[in-house]
Amino acid sequence: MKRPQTPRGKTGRPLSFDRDAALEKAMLAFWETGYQTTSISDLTAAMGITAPSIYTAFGDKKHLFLEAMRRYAGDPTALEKAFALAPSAKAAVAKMIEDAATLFTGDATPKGCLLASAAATGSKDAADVREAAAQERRAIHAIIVRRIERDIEAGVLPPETMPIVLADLALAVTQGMSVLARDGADRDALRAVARASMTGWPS
Amino acid sequence: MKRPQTPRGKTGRPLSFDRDAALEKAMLAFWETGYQTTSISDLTAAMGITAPSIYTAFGDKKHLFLEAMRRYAGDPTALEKAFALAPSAKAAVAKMIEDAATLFTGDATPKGCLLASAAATGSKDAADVREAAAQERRAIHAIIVRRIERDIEAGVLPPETMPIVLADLALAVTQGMSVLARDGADRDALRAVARASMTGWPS
DNA sequence: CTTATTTCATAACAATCGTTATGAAAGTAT
DNA sequence: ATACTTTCATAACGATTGTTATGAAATAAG
Repeated sequence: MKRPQTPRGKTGRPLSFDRDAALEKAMLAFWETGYQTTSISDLTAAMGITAPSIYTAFGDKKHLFLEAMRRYAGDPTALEKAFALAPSAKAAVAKMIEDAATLFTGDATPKGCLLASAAATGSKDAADVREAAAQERRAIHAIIVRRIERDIEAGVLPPETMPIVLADLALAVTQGMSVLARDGADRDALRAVARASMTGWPS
Repeated sequence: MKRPQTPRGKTGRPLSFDRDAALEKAMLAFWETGYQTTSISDLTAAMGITAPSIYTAFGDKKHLFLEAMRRYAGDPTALEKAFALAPSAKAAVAKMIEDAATLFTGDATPKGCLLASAAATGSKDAADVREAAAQERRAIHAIIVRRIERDIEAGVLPPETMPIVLADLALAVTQGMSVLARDGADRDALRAVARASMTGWPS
């Protein structure tokens, strides 16, 4: 009886590298140079392992990127929880955008947002990768919308508040800050943009 | 006596294709799939000419992209003039962002902004292409800043107005709308974002 | 120890990348 | 007409792309 599914660790030669550390290096490489424009050769250099090791550990390049992107985006329930615990929708969104401003200008990481940069364009066969990035954004969008609706129902925000528009604006500012960061804008400049983008909210 | 410089049209076999039309097709292709991820093979298909024709007419791929990008961005003095003639800095920026919302959701063109999408990432040897896109953005930024400063000096805007922050915000919203458009947002959604992004301005 | 299983390093795969020789074809200039 | 210049289509260039065949090496199970 052969086992078609991989036991992955039960038996056989063990992995000679730290899978999690290698994934982080791959994430940084994709973050820096994008999905399609980061070659397997670039990845082997960044991750410190050979090409066959990448394929046995992560599948193909597409799966490696998707896993790296999920690692970048983090646990979606964490953002949901942060929004739930925030004192208001406005405070939650303000913190999200200011955190993005900090993240996009880190010294130890590439500038900008991996979601915004790495899959901005690409050929036909990268369409599902772009769709996956869009899906991450839609998840964030939905969390923002729900939090705003909660504040409207609670009377914290006026009933004429438009949740979808404000969520769109928050997302646009965030992804736009990624472009500014890539162009060389520093952290203070991005934080100022983040604060300025919130002045339109009802208090 | 040999002429090292090309007379380009004085003599020899004439071009068999419309150079301007071919450039527009190239621009649309780069707009859709980006600089590095649009291959010469893609371009020959889109432009309807062979690879050697591309190289004799436009130089290499990099020069073709730069020319296509300049064609997309349009005459920089035109934006300068539009801002000078606008009734106010706020009106000028509002129109610029709403025009972008319209451009990014055209039916006959790819979604989003060529400047934002086509050179978001890329390998080392595409750094000058990214820098050229950044330069276009800096030019727009400078125009916005100068127009705001004019309104401050004229007393139209309060003296505490921060021109650079407002210009950064306008640029961030614009480039961010490109991401929304790529994700499938329609024209009305983008226009709503454009209007919402202006509510923070002093009236 | 033997067998089974998995990863290892090396090397190669076909396909595509951007770019360019090559010589015929199509024009202008003398 | 002859000479000159430039573009044409075809075909190929070396390099790199993502991916995998190969067999040795390393571990666990029997």
